[in-house]
Amino acid sequence: MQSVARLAGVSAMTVSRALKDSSSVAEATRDRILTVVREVGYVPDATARVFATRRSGFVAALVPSLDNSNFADTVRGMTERFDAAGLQMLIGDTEYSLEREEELVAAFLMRRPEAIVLTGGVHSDRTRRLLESADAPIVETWDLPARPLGDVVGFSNEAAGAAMVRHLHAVGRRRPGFVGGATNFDTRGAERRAGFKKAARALGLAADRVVLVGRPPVTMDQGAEALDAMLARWPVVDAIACVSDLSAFGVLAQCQRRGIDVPGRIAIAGFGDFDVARCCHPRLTTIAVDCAAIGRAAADAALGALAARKEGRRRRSATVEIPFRLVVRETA
Amino acid sequence: MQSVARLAGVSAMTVSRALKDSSSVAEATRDRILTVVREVGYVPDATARVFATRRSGFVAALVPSLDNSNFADTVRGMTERFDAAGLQMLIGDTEYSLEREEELVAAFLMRRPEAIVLTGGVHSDRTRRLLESADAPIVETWDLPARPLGDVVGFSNEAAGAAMVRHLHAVGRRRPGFVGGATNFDTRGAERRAGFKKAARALGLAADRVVLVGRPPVTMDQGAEALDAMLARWPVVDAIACVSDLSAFGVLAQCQRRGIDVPGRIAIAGFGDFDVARCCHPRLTTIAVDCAAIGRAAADAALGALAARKEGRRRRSATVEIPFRLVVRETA
DNA sequence: CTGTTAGCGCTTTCAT
DNA sequence: ATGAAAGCGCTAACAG
Repeated sequence: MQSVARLAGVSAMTVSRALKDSSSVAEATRDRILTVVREVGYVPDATARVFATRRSGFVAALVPSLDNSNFADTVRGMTERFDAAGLQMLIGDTEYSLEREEELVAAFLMRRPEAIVLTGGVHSDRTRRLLESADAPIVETWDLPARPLGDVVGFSNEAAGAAMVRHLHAVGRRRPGFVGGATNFDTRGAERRAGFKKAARALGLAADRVVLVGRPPVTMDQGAEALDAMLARWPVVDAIACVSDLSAFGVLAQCQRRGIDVPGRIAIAGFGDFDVARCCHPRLTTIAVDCAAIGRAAADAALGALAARKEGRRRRSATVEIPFRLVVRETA
Repeated sequence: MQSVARLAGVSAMTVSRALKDSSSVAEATRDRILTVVREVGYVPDATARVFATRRSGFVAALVPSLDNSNFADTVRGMTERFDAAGLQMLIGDTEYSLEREEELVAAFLMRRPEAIVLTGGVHSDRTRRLLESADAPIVETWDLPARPLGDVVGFSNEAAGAAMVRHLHAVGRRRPGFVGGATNFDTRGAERRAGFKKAARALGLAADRVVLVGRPPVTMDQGAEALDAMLARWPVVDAIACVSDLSAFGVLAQCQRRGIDVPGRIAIAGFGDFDVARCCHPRLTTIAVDCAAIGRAAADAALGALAARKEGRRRRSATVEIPFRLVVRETA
């Protein structure tokens, strides 16, 4: 910046102002400066700006997986809003692991993010401590945590799980099973399973037909294997609710391979309204959530907290519930 | 850091050393310092460190889409290596757009990344200029660019497209079509299409049966629509090569809906070896690439360039070719 | 093994 | 409308 200033025959301060905004730099001066900037290919150093302004321009966002269109959509929704606010996102992939989440939080905190968006409401103790002392607005998404750390944008995964069984029951199924991943990782999936069991019991149905295939994310192939395991153990099963559309599709494909009629013999319900659910034949019944809306609302909450802070306003953190909806298609 | 130093009864420099490495701090002193650090919950400020060391600790990585398991795997491969090297990734999603790539490059450059990994070898002029003056090692992936900006880790998408037709020809198909996205966005997809046409002509087959469905990423649903368009215009088509497994799956599902036998009446080949290709019924013939290996090799190239630079060694940029392979399954 | 000094590139603040 | 001085939190380089 000094050298740009020298070439333009002004002080560094004037260059800084010319670059930053329109205010208070003579037009001729500004033009001269911008010409020099272009000529020498000067790119301002964001680090120095961070340092001087004590504002990092970063927002940290953690998702369980990037390779999942649900979370990818949420990230896209956030990007839309944070981009417009001039904030850059630091995106981290926790791989459905609380330990990895802790590592990432610790690493990101050093970059002094202005806000932090997390997926889920369950975190390690150290993560909670780090976050609490971080002095940045926090938003938890995709869940309705018992002890929120700040704002919340999500929905009840338990209710979603319950909605699945109730629908299967409504279309006449009396022996539903559930396919999901190992507990202690995907807590949202575990809550959907809990919702399934609770609602099944409430309807007077057996709630023990559960196949757990290992640690999340549960793949399509694992869904296929789960069907075999399910039928080997409980041949009477007449409906299968799955932790996601991916495993649901695996169940469907395996039924087709085995010549099992869907939904005649077995009904299938998934979660997430993934592309594959909309496109496969027969099309999957599923639960749809507006994932991008979760991202946008999470960003808006963070931005709101930041704005309140800047104006010295007090602001209570809030919970925004994003409704899910059952999409009845051809498999159940 | 000053306050930690005060509480531990040492100077800031000693705290810095204790935090950074084992070297040259008395064990008792270090223990005392680390205790204080833990007690007050001190988190070092990475920005100040960047500023003082003139090393950002960032690596920029740009991919066309995060919600695509091929690129997600490449990102995972990179993360593995960069993490181990203590570098944090700034991940950007170009949405298959060269303009968006340019914006992201400009924004990331302000953070002074130590290396930059791009997808593809086609960039806007300004992007090329920005990159060339950036003074950071550059790696281009997923392609074999005509004018590389630095190291390259990829494969020939044209050859992959050609391999698809040749296989369809080998299994007796003489009237193949191609389904892809609009040109000028996904240049890799466009190259696969070019390879398809060239190889078709070389085999004496018609090369004009191409359905373009719009801008990438091409979805499963668009694949389904493309089948209808293809058969409406060229009812004789007996095989369809697709720009990716997602569109290929859409074609397959639509065939099933229309009662068209696959592969009896129509053979299908995809690209990418996505989960859905492995799991669907019948399983998709496709082209597999070790995407995580691309990511690891790209990171290794960047790290190699960085190491050479540090030691003042000269180093010629290199091209690493990651082989693709045809995976013959049930649809072709 | 530990401390001191200087300075990274920019912006804030105050002065002109 | 522009400039000068100070300083953001840390570490390189040197001294002891």
